[in-house]
Amino acid sequence: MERNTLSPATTLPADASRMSRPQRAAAAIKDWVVERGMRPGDRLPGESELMAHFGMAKGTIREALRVLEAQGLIRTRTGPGGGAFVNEVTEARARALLGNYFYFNEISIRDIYELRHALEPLLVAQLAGTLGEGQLEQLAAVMTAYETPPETIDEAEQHRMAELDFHALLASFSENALLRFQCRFLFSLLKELTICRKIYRREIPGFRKAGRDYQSRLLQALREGDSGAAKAIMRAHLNAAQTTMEQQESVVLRQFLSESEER
Amino acid sequence: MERNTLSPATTLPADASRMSRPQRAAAAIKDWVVERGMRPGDRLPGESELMAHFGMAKGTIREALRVLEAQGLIRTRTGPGGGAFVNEVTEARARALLGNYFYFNEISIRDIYELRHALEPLLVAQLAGTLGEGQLEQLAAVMTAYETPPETIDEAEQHRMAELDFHALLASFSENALLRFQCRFLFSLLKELTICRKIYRREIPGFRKAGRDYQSRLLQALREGDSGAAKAIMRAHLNAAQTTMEQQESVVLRQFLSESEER
DNA sequence: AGATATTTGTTCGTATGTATT
DNA sequence: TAATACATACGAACAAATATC
Repeated sequence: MERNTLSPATTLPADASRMSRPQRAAAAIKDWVVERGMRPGDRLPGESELMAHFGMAKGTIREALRVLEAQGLIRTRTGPGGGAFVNEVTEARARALLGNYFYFNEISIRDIYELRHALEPLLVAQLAGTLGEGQLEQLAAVMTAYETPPETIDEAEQHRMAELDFHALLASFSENALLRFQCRFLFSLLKELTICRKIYRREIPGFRKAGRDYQSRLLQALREGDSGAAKAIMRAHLNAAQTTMEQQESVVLRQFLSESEER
Repeated sequence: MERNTLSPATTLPADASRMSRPQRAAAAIKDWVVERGMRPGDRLPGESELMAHFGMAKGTIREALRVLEAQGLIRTRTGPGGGAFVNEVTEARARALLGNYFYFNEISIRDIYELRHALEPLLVAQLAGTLGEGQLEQLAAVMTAYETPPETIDEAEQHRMAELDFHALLASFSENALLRFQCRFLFSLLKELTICRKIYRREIPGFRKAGRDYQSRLLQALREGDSGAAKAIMRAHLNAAQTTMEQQESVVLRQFLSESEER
């Protein structure tokens, strides 16, 4: 059974005419690797061989390899037996690269929660009844991180991060790689967006406890294989969280505006 | 109002210790750009200045710039007034980079349609009543590409691509950048996955006409601002399409298996 | 149209670092 | 410890592209 699901050439823009030489070289090496059906861990030819094969100087080849490295497609090691090796793109790197795109595309809390509403109820409905005891325990273990009320702002922030970890862990259990990634990307946004970071450092009475309650009930439904209940609990949880987050968002924005006026 | 929604440093792995020099340089340049709040179009210092500033040789700096170029964050021009310029990451590049991740994570037609079911009904429900006449006309224009039955296999394939373009165009009208991207990424997968490409080159009686009917009714609902109807039509459309695609998938796979046995 | 200045792009030679044997 | 095989880094020179006059 063939494992390469994507066609080779189409993975990059490929407007060959106005690409710089190193970029072309990177594309060429990539295609060369794909054609050969090389798998993660396989070693690419050394720099000198690549120079000979593609008729380009060392510097150009090196720049090409760096391009592939930046995309997460290869890693290189020095020393004997070293060289460039095919590398499986990690989820973390994929998230980071995609994050660059949204650096320029303003997104709001509402945008994120719209997606959460669309994806997470589906996620838990699928997961209900399929999780092993070990997985359920992992989820419970994450929840212990915010068992007790936070005593400092820093601790409160950590709790919020751990709550997101709970959702991210849940998503990682999905069989659907697309669903898994898209959910987990949303959580990385919720962790990194500056507006969110500001919100996490505010007191929100009752929020932590309510979240834990939802998650406990969710675990119960997942254990019992009750898809409908899991979906309903998740929906309610998201509604509550979204309301709080959007309220806090407006508070933070007002704060920011009044601070601006003070100058 | 601040425009940078993501925190600077967190956008790349940043395990500085075991990063290569050019990678560190790339990260440093990136942070330097972010700190300065530089916007797309702004010019970075020339290579020689960067060499001086970061105390690295030309080759190293160039490799760093290539890394940033590969991520779509800069573009470079030669000649006087040339140099490296901050660049807005295009959606196409973001899709391509994310595609690399899924090159190693097998995804099925079912996976994709699960996401479509979650996202596209939401999309059209939001869009209902918000589209201008120009946008509705654009959608209708795409539909003319598969107005008449295809006469060759190539033409049939083109029709399928145009149908996907219809959905992609629809998604591009969403105000939600996340929803927009996630939908359009799914369509790029449907265009590029080898299994899909094989399916598109098969005769599927009635499929084209059924698709057009759905889309016509969808346009009507969108024009009338009937969210419920738009959602329902999209759901029905997706159900039908998914059934067909999965049927064809099993046919293609059986074909592939029997071809393997012949050897 | 053509000369020129500026800036990136490419190459080569050499030296250094690093991990294996 | 030493030899090796390989990537890594540097510096200088040259080539190509492109704006401006």
